[in-house]
Amino acid sequence: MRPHSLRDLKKEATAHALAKAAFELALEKGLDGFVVEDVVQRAGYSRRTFANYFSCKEEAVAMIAMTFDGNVDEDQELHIDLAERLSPLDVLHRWLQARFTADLLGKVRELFTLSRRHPTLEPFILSVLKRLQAGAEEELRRYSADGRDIVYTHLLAGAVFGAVLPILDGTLKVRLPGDPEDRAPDAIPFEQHLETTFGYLKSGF
Amino acid sequence: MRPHSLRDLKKEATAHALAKAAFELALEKGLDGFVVEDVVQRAGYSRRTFANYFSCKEEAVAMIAMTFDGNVDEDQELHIDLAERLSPLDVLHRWLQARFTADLLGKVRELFTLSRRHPTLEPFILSVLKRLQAGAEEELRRYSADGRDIVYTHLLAGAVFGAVLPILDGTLKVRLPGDPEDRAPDAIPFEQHLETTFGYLKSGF
DNA sequence: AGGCAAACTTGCACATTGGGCAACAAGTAA
DNA sequence: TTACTTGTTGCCCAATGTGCAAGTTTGCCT
Repeated sequence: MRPHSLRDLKKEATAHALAKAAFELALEKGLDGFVVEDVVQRAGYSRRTFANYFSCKEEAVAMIAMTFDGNVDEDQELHIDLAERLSPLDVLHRWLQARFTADLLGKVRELFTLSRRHPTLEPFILSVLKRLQAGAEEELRRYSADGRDIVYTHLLAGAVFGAVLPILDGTLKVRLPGDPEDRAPDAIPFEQHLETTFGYLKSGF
Repeated sequence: MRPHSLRDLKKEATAHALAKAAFELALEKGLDGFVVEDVVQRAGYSRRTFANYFSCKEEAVAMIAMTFDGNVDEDQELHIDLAERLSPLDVLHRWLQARFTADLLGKVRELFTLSRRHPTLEPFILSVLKRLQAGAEEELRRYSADGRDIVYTHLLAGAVFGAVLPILDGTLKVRLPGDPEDRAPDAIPFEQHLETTFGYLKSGF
């Protein structure tokens, strides 16, 4: 998607490097166990550059959920056959299936765990989720017949991604020592959770 | 809701006073036209106390959407007749109707406008929305027959509140000078937007 | 009522942070 | 190549976040 000039690639690379370093440090030392200086040293950039990309540690840490692991430049296209004439709902379903790989789910689990101890992280996690939603919407518009009904698409994406957080809660069941045991059933696989959720969305709650 | 001891009331009052001062200053001078010191001077507290309640200006500004105007202590109860046996969906519908008064919508409009110029505000707006969602869920559980199916409630609330943001977009149509004109229809009243949205949620997208 | 315990507020100190500015370097287009 | 745009960095300083300890208010129990 998007321009993807060499310049943009390098920008993505630096952002990814910084986010990765921040995320790793957060896992190793905890959110307040390191400072921005540590991040930029690990990533090989200056403190000033960090500020050009992120407004604070938290934002960088959360951003890890938006970046891909290995080859950064590999386009994560959906590759849906237009002839299938999928409904917008099904497109989003596939989009979520494709994006939320085991790798991403792992990262999200770490993020959620961190977020429990450090509530300041939560707003930025939500913000990242919203960016994912925006990306999905953009892609969805590419598969929809015509550009009309942007409002419907927008609404649909909102409802779907609003459900993603509860789905992740149910999938990951992040728990800290000292948390109360609940009587709810155990963690449910993401795929299965998606199934039932899209069932509700398709035929009504 | 909740304890509401005298202590809690005072805490809410200080939080509200600080948030209000921050919000007003943001409207008057823009998000970066004032500092925390200005906020606490207006509200009559110390800088240290501000830090006890909020982690940054942005958080305080966004928080205004959670507080009520006049009488802070007036409980914003829903007052739903249990005999009505409303579906969870309808309870949330009423909850949104009751909470999103013209006053709140006005505040939200200002917040969205600020957020356009200062993206750092966005994560905290999302965070506030999630708090509202948590409150609604809590209240919903009070009206639901039994405590089971917490997962369903959680999922439902997620989908509903996920749709709230697009609804607000459609309702408020926040625009800055220099924004591109779009060909989408004009702003739609909140009530009406809710109607159609809950229609989708009830009978499927 | 009296008094103890819990917890909110504040000042202080200090490391950390954000961001304007200007110089330099790297990518882009002609 | 040359000119232009844009990312990176250092410098600098106002602003911020937070632990700690003292002072004050609230809650609760006898």
